[in-house]
Amino acid sequence: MQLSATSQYAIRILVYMAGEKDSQSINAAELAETLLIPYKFLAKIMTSLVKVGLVESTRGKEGGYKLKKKASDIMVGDILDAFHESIKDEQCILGIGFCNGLCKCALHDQWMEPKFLLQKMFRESSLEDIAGRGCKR
Amino acid sequence: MQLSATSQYAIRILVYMAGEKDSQSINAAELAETLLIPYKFLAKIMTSLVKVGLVESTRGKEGGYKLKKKASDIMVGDILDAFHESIKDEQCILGIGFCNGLCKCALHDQWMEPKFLLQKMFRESSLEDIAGRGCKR
DNA sequence: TGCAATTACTACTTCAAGGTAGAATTTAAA
DNA sequence: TTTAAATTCTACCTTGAAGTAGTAATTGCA
Repeated sequence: MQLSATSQYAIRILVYMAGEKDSQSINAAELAETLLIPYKFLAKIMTSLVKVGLVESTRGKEGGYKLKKKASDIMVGDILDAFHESIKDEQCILGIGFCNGLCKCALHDQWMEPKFLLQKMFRESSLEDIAGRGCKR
Repeated sequence: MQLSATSQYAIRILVYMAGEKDSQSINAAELAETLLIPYKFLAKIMTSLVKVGLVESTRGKEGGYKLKKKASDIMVGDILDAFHESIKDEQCILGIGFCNGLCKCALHDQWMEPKFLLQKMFRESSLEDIAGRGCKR
């Protein structure tokens, strides 16, 4: 019951970028070193974030990455979406395909409330909201 | 953000067993067929459940499995514990080792409430509570 | 006793996630 | 124009979860 390493890394990366001075780009090597994420793996994640439109990149000397939107406009849920890991309404906690009001799994009712709060957390937490908290990791 | 297939199967198996007539043992082949779980994989899971003391087995002809405790005394959390997948208080949603009150991750505060509800759901749902709901899957 | 039915054990295969390596491409600046 | 610094692409390796196969051990019953 946890997020994939990829999603965890992606969130930490974007939170860190949101905490930096605006419109200043940062490169993969620096991110990897600061956040203690394997460089090559981070580079792969960054490419995904660029493709999905959360980050923009410039190649070559003096290149790097920048957020493509305001930190207040990027939600944690958007990041999870990029890796198909956000929680859908129809997600069944016991992995049953056809778990809905009609034919539901044994934990269906109990799962409703925690699921709703998880969705709410992901949907309503923007990078701006959460950057600057904690220890910049 | 979901339970492992192993845990999902284990919960469904025990819920089904709790819904059957008491003190009547059921065998692996029947469970696998009813619950649409690969037989050999189910057998492996059953062995784990026996080892951890949630189920008792008898081998040989007329053998099979029975719950080792009353359905009201087996919590979903106990099952997750068996596969080291229950949610610990110190579990950080961003996977940071040292995420606590002193040095916390960006989502630490937002994660508290959904985490608490998940723990509560697992801790307080007994097999008796949830068996008989839904469609016996 | 012998047989059939059952769980338990050991070892293997498959698949996806996590992670690595190296070369190609792009760009700014000397 | 050359070079160095950066991203991007392709391909691979590693690890753990999911799933399979075969055999050994156990047990009730004819």
